[in-house]
Amino acid sequence: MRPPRPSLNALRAFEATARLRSFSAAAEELSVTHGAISRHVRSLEDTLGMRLLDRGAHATEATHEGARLAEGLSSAFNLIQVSLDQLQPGPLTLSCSESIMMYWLLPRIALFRKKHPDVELQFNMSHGPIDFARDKIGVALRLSKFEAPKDAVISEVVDEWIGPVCSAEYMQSQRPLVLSDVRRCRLLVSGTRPLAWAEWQKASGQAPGDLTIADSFEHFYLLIQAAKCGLGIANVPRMLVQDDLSAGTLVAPFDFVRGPNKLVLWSSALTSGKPDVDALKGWLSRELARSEGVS
Amino acid sequence: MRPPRPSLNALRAFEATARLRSFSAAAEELSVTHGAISRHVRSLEDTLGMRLLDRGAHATEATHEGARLAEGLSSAFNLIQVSLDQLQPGPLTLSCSESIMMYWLLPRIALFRKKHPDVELQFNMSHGPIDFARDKIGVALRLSKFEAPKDAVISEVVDEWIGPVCSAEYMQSQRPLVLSDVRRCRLLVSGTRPLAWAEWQKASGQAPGDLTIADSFEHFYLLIQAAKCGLGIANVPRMLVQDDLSAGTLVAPFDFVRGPNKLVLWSSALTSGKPDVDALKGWLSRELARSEGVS
DNA sequence: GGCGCGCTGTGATAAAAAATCACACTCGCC
DNA sequence: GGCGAGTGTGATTTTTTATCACAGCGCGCC
Repeated sequence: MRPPRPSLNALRAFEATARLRSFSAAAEELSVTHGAISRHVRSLEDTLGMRLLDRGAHATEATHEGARLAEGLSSAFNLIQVSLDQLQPGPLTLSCSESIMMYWLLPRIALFRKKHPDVELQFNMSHGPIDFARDKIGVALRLSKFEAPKDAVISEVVDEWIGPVCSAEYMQSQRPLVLSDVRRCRLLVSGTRPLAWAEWQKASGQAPGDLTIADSFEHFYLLIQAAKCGLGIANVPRMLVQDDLSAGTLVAPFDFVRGPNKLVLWSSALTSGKPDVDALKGWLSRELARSEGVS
Repeated sequence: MRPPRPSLNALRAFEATARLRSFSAAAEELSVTHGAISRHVRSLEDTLGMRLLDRGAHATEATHEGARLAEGLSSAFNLIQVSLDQLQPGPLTLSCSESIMMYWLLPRIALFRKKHPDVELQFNMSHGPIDFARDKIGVALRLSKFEAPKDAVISEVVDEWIGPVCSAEYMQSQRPLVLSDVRRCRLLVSGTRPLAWAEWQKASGQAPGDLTIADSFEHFYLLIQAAKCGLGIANVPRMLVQDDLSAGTLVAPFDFVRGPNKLVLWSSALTSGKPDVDALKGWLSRELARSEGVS
């Protein structure tokens, strides 16, 4: 090996020192004395033949070279830590939006628990971008408009079907039988998707008409609740209301159309192969396909 | 720290063993005896409380957990190695296509050498995707249609301007004065961009007409040479022919239009901050902007 | 200005880790 | 059944690493 191979412990000592800007702090982090750190960094500098740290009496700063090295080392040691962490058996965390959690996942999760009683499953409710390592998330369900983290594995992509739903009573009273009838109705939306009606118009091939929104609710679950109570007609993803449609508490006068969004199942590349992760991924894939895969 | 922190040397020993599927091979790679490796791996397995390797008499294979861990560790140790490598002062390699090298970079590079005489610059001629670490490339010039490696920093993006060029004599003999006149000419293309004429038609707002290609050359440099020799009219990026246009050895009867491609300047995130890399990036950025930034 | 405080450097020494050597074992294969 | 390549392990040596204790240094503060 052309450039001599420095000791890994020396590299770790240097990385901590550069990151914490202090020998003493690094010493504490690594549970050794400052002297040990000092020697490590010195040995590393000797091996590489260059100064890596600018020592001041009250401040220690990395040199240009040191900073570049430290950056790479930080990523590397962090990756090592993450690789080790994911080995430890721990609860498996599934992340999805509140609405999906409430209307799709919770009604189905008992089936998964019955099928895999030994998988310790936790939930994380959020819908934005994700960091598998930081948030200790194993599997996540997201809209495809969010960019996948670089270490994500995509297990499943399904189209999201959307359409108007209302209570059977509201349907009776308003009788929206053709598409243009919705103008007469009280249109409800969720604040998380203010353009739901416009997207639906476009997706179902209607001319973009000016629809007046009667009420906006903070979340889908309030929106759906409102629709169930007969407050108006809501435009929602089908997967959130399938159970209500089966139960008859909601009706879908115009059926559903393929919306502009897709739902994606991500998991961390590092955890793929873990039996519990694979079990959850497989189950979610099947359930998603069953719910949304066919019209 | 909840999960005990295993020794880095043990991790490295395990990584090598899993990768090489052999204690002895790992021992050789790390220049120690197989006994040392054996102890390291054993200690790691004890620390983590799980088996990482399936030992056979004539084959050693990682377990599921071991394979997952080894994968992460390999990336991490590789990153460490790369971080160390890029510290060593070495020649800086710039990668670009043969054509850009020949017609744009070579005529200009003397200016850079004069400005930064101490930068040891090498060239790599290729135009596809890139791996900064593997190919030891510091800076690369690429068409934006290629995906950037994950560790790339994008320093500059410029539009590529394209248009027909021919020799002054050919221009005299054929007089292509309006756009549709090109049909009468011998149209030349490069095999690396067979659709150059169609792209140009689209970019300059013409109706897509059926243009018959008279000759196809393997590379842009043969193509340009052919145009200079009066063999026909070639459709090329402006940056490749600027010097010929200035010298009068080529003329551009219809000027140039913004083509569908962009030219991107990439560099490895790990080397950003190195004085020589920054000098080259800055110089290339300025030259690119000067060549292609304005009409 | 001198003094204390927080931080880093270093020699001597102790402790721990790691490597080696040598031999034992295992298993597939001829 | 024995050979050979690959691995496990006890005893020992070698090397690395950490500690302790003290020295030096620079800045701020009284």
